[in-house]
Amino acid sequence: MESKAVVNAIPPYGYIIANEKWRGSVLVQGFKGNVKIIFEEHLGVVDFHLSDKSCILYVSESDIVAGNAYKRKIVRFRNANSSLQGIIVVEKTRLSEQYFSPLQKFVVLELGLNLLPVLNPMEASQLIYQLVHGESKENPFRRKSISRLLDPVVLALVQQIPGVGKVKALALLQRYYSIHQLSQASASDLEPIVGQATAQHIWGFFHKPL
DNA sequence: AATAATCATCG
DNA sequence: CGATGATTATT
Repeated sequence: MESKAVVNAIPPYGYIIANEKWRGSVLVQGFKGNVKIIFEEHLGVVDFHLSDKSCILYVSESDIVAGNAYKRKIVRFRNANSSLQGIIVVEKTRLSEQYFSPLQKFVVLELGLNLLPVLNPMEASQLIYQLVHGESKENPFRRKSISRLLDPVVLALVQQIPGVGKVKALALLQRYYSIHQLSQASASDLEPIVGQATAQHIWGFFHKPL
């Protein structure tokens, strides 16, 4: 909100509005190249705003390992930015690996946000930089660059559903561009794509209690 | 309903 | 990758 005036003053190429708390961090130092970085105090729970109208929440290794506090943060992040493309960047390391699946289910399935795993802040830096920089050059690439990065993750998750392997996962993603959309589909919607039995399995996966 | 083709899953 | 059991399509 307070950053609107700042945003409008920015040239038309890619920019990143970073939460003040990241100033001087390894992650921000990695934004080398043709990207404008602005530091903003009042970003709330958001860590980065990107010029393609997406915003990022960064979940570090220690955030995850510490416990479930990050869930509240993610929910606030989601509610505060429903009009923007919400992306959670999470450190998936040797230490945090075991917590990744629950987080993935929570973020992607329950909240409908995008999840990008990275190994460390440096990798996150490159990733975010590419999201912004790729978008600034030519618009048609923007969706692609995002979905290219997302596809492997989404695909892997869809294949966790019983009865869904490589072929059916791909077939599903032709019609449903995100897990969130897929989760909204009814069994009868799914049936022409994967058949009756698997359609039931998929619906059950999303709607049946744990 | 029976068979053939396709797919998921597991070692 | 190949075998096997399950699901889907074809007739």
